[in-house]
Amino acid sequence: MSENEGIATPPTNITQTIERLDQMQDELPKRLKQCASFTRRHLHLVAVSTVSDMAKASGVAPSVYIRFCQAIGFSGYSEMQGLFRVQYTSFRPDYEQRLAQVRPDVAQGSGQLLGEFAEAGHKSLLSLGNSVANEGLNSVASGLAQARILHLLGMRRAFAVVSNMSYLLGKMDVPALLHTDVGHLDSPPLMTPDDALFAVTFAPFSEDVIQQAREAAERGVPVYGLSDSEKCPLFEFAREELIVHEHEVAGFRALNASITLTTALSVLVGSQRRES
Amino acid sequence: MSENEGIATPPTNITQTIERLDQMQDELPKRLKQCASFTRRHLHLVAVSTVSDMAKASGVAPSVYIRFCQAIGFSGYSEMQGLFRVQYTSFRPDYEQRLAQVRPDVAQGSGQLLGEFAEAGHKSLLSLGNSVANEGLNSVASGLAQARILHLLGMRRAFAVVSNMSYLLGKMDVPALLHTDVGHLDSPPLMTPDDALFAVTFAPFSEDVIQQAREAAERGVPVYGLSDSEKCPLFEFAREELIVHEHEVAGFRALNASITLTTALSVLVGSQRRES
DNA sequence: CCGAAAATGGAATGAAAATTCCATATGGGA
DNA sequence: TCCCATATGGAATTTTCATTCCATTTTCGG
Repeated sequence: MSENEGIATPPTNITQTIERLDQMQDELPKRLKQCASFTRRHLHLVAVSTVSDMAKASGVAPSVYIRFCQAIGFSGYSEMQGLFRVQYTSFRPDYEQRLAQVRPDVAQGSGQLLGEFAEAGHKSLLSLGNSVANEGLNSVASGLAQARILHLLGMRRAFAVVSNMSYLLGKMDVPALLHTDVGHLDSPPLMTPDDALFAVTFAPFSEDVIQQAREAAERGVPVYGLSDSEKCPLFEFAREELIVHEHEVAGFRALNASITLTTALSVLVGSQRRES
Repeated sequence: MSENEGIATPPTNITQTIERLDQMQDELPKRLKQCASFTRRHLHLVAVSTVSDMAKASGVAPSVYIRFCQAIGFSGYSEMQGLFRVQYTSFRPDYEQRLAQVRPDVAQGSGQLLGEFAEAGHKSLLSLGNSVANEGLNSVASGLAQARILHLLGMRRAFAVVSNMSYLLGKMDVPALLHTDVGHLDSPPLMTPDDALFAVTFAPFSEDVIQQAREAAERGVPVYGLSDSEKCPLFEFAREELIVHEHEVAGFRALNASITLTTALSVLVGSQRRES
């Protein structure tokens, strides 16, 4: 028995975990600080790695990494890993119970709801780090950077995404055209094979967007896509496609992963163009 | 040479795995087909689940699930899981070395840049939870919910924010009007004191937005604001104002906190209106 | 309806991982 | 400089997991 200086209560969600990580950063001994630092920047690895993996990557011994988990407030690595795995496994009986605690759902308190969306945002950003799609980010960026004019297409929920891109690209002097009104797009001279089209659509997919993109592709315009599902029809004709997954709260999704990905993409396009 | 009914070579990537799954679907015995069917629909679970998890979820015994993995061509579950984990990690032993270098510099590698934005996103969401402004979220929501028509105003970086709100509110049958073109706004009959204006502007503040909002306020229209600074001129005449802080990467800001806050706000407005 | 071949599930085994323990190293204060 | 408290890493232990084995059941051809 002794003074457990550590906090007794384990974090119950990702948000709390990150907070505690940041907050303890300063008061930890050297090796544990290494763990905190690495983990903070590679949260998405926890769900799919073993202690020795994380320890090695942090540059410490496995036992040290476990001590780190305990310093954070968990009973050990397994408990911490469990927290990060829940987001992938919400349907399983064992996990459903935990999930129920984390998510006393629906729009009651406002702070409550905001917290839920923030948590969902964290998760979305985590799976963004995990996504296979990211590997293609560079090649999509160079594809878009070569375009004479970059056409942006997206409706409903996706419209915010492309309008944000439009703003960023404009700020970096990349010639980009945001197609706000479907219909005036298909005037033939507007898009040429020298251009590129970046189309965004989430399930259930917008017929208009698909249609416009398909016609562009048939006309020889390189089409790149962003979606939240592999079943997206854009896949049929797009050069490359990025995929993001947004977690939802009470049936609503924010745009954290999408906006973050496309912001990074826009900056990449901007910097690649500047180099040439 | 010999007659192993199973295919000798294991799939080397996810695509191959899926193909083989689909292709074998018909020629498998009942229980194994169950495994194939469930796994096909929940591929993402493999990386973070144990055999017994997958077996239970598929409705079979663990040993059966392993036999299923072998039928696909893997040596066992571990090998199959390894394939799925690699997709998530891109995990290299020499990680911590790179890490030290990468941290300070900016827009070089693409995955790195995305990681930086994800990191900034986490921070933004954290400060969102901490911010004082959020306490006012409920009262802003009820203010907006009482409006006959909810006018949305935002330009540049803020435009994506209000257009997202416009979509969400529309989806919930809240009468909202997105002002895309400044200038046609100030036709007097368009906004009345029965309405409300939600204006978004980030530093450096858009003159147009401030001006429009001020005129609306002088005409008796309740104005609510969202900004990233307390120095925002909207403060001078807005009923209430929300504040978010977005972390930046290489001079660029994503919209994680803003989008998350306004998404929550929109849902609140929608649910409050439904109650009356 | 019978028998052989295949399929299935539970128990036994072996491997790997998480966690604890302990001897050694390190750093800060007297 | 010495001493004590704390930190650290490797070895030992325990737990969990993957895999194999085998008895039982099911299926299908005759």
